Amino acid sequence: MQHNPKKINSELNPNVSVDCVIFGFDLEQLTVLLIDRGEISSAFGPRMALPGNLIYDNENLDMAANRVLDELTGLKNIYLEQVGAFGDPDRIHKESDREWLKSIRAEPEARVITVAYFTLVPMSDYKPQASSFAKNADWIPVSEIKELAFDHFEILQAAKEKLKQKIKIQPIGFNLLPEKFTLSQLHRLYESILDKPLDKRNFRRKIQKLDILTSLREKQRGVPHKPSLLYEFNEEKYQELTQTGFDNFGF
Amino acid sequence: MQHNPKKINSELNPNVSVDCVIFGFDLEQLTVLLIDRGEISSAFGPRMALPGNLIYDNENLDMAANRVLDELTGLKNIYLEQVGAFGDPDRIHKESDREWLKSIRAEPEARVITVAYFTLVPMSDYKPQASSFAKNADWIPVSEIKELAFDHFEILQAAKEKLKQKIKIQPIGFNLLPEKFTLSQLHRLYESILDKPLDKRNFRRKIQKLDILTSLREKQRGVPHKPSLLYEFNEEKYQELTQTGFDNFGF
DNA sequence: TAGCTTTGTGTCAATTTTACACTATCCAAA
DNA sequence: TTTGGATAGTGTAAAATTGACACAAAGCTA
Repeated sequence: MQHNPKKINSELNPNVSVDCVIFGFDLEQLTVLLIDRGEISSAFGPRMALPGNLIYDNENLDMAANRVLDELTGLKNIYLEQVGAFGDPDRIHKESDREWLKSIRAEPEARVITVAYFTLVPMSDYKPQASSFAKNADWIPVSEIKELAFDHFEILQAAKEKLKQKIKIQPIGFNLLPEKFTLSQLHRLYESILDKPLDKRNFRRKIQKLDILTSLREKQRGVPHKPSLLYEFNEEKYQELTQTGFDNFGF
Repeated sequence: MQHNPKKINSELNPNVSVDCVIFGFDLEQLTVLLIDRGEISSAFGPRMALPGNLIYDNENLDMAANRVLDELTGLKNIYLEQVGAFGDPDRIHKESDREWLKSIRAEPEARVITVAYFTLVPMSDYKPQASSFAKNADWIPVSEIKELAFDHFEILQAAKEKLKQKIKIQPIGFNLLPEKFTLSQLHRLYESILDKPLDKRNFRRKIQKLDILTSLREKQRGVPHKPSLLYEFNEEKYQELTQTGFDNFGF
C-alpha cells in the first residue's frame, strides 16, 4: 500500500475519492444516474456504478463532488449534500472490481476512502448522450437497482435514507422538479422518496399550509384528462419560514 | 493507558484521520472530552482539541474511531455514530497548528481528510487522570467551548447538530446517563441537547408514553429535597418499539 | 356524446400538543 | 421539633393536527 506522493500543486490524492448519488425524478419515480462500466467488468459483477473519482489535493470535498457532477453532466449549482464516508479496507478490492480499477487508476491497489454525496437534479436538465466521453450514463429507477459495483449499493441505500430523513425536515424535493409542476407530481415525488402512499387530500393540505408555493394561473396542456394547475416553488417565502424556524413536515 | 500496539502489515495512512466528539453529561449539562495540547501551541491558538488520529490501513473507519476512543479512555462498546467527512485542503495547516503537528506526525504537511464521529459516554465511566501518557484530557461543558484547534470547532458544531437531530428520532440519550437515573435528569439532558427549555409535565408524559422506562422501586438518597424515583432504560421494550416502527419524538 | 382518466375539494372524529400551578417529600438549620 | 428551602410529581381544558374517506368537474379520445 502506498500513499501520497507529495503534492506539487494539485495531484490526485490516491487515498480519497468522492462518489455521487445523482437523484432525478421522471415524474413517476425516483431515479439515479449510473455509469455503465461496460463489458469488461460484466463477466465478474455488476456493470453499473456510481459516478465518482479521486479528489485533487487542492480542492475540498464539496468541490470534488461538484466537479464529478460537472464532468459527467455539465451541470453546476446543483443541490448537493454529504452522506458520509465509507472506508472498509477492502471496499473496492472484490475480485470483480479489481480488473476495472486497473484500467482507470494509477494505483489500483491503494486503499481508498470515499466520501459519498447525494445531489438533486431536475431530470430534464440532463439527458444522457449515448457515450459522452466513453462514459455511458443512464437514469435508472431506484426501485430497479438490485446491485452495484464496489460498495455502491450500500452507498445508494445510505443516500436514500438520508434523503428520506432530510425531506421530512426541509422541502428540498423541489430541486428534483421542473420550475412549473403540479401538486400531483409533488405528491408522487414524496411518495417515491418516502416509499409509502400518502393520502392525497392530507398531502395537499399539509403542503399548502406551508405557504411556499406560488399558484400560477396556468394549466397543464395536452393531457387526456382534467388538466392540473401549475405551481412554482417560492424561494422567498421559504427563506422567511426557515428564519422563523420550522422543523418538521411530519410525513 | 496504551493499547493496540501496531499490527504488522498495517501502516498509518497519512491522508485520513478520525476525530471523536466524545459527549458526556454531568447531570447538569452536556460536556465534551477534549485534549489539552499544552503550552507548545498555546502561544498561537487554542490549546484544546478533539481526540483523533490517523487511521491504519487495515482498519475500517468505525474501528479507527473505536480505537481512538479506547486509547484515550479505555472504554469499549460505546455508542458511536459518524458525523461526516471534513476535508478542506488547509484544515490543519493554520500557522497555529503547524508546529504542534510537526511534533506528532511523520508527515505534518500531508493533506488530511478527517472523518468525524460522535460518541455517547456515561460520564461516570471515565474520570480523566491528570496526564495519562502526556494526553491531558478533560470534560468541558459544551456551552463554554468557544474555539478549538484545527477545524475542530466546526466539527463540534456539526456533531451537536447531528446529535440534536438524532435524539428527536431515537432515544439514544440513555447512553449518556448512568444505569439508574431520574426523570429530571433525563429532562435536563434533553434540554441541554436540544438547547431549549421543555415543559416538565409534557416531557414526562411524552417519555412515559413511549413505555421504554422501567420504574425501579427505589428512591434517590441524600438529596436535600424530595427524592426522585429512579428508572432504568428498558432495552427490550425499545427493540419491540423500533420493530413496529416509530419515527419521531417530536420535541 | 359517452366513456376514460385524473384533478380538486370538505368534514368529522381521534389524537396530539400546549399552557399552566399546587401539593408532597425530604433535608438542614434554627 | 419546627420551619424553610428545594425539587418531585401530578391533571385538565382548549387548540391544533392528523387520518380516514367519496364524489363532482374538466379535458381528451374514440
